[in-house]
Amino acid sequence: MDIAEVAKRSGLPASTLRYYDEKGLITSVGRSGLRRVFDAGVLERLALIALARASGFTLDEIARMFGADGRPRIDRDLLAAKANELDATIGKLSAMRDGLRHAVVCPAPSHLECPTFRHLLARASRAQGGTRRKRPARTR
Amino acid sequence: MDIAEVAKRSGLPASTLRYYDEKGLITSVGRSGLRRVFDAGVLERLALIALARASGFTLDEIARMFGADGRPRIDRDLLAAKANELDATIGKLSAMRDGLRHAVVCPAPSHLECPTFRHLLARASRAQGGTRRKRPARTR
DNA sequence: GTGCCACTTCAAGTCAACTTGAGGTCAAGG
DNA sequence: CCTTGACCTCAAGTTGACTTGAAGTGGCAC
Repeated sequence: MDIAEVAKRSGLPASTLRYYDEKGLITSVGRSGLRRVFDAGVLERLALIALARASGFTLDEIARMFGADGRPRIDRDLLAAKANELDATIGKLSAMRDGLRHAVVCPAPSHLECPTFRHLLARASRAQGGTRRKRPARTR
Repeated sequence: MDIAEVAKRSGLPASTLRYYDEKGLITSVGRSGLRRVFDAGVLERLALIALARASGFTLDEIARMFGADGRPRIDRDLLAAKANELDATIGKLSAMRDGLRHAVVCPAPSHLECPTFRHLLARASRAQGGTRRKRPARTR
């Protein structure tokens, strides 16, 4: 497969694939002239990368997850920590969602005057701990 | 209150408050010499901003939510849309979390060989739609 | 064999949300 | 009254994840 094929199949632009290659996130099996040649495994790898990204890992963290052998070498403690982080984030976002849903139907002229909304605001402010710099995938 | 007081009470650095002021997200009630003077309402406003940010709104979107009168003018359709977006994100993150939790206990040498993990990968890849550029608050 | 154009590299640009630094002002405590 | 230092402005820098553009190369259809 050339880069265009991988781009088409993965949905990622070629520029991103080159960038990932440069970062060591993916590897081409060789070159045909200048051109990168990939094997099908790269698609699974890209899926794994997408998954990790969506879970809030940075590209650097993901790169570190692939050992020198190229196979995923997964740090269980790190994963568990990320899972807990995700749990916290999920809880927070759920509160947000409920708050938004309430705001949609709330008749108060300003939401600042609505007790439910003020309660949410307080709850959200209290839920400070746990989440740190999560950057969720931009699906495009 | 001067900016240092607001900073202390809100937990945001003064530079951020100046930046928000510049962006029109908050307003000072006046100046004492060069110095901004804020009233207590700014704290509630900041809480609202934090909430909106954590829900995935950009600062520009948030700015647009405050009408010319300075009170929140909330677009219910937009809120409902954001709530749905949050729902999708929550679903995705839940899948991620489950996957991570599984990976922690999974005995397979490489997760790519684990059926459960591969299933998750497939599920995550399928769940493409819905989330777009969400940037969740950096709590600090 | 030869020309086209998809591929290549490398440097620089973009975006959001800030932070940092230089150089300046002025309210308040002594 | 005078110093101090927190505050000010404005420009430029930072970070992460890319994208874009210029200039070059070479695989493949003809």
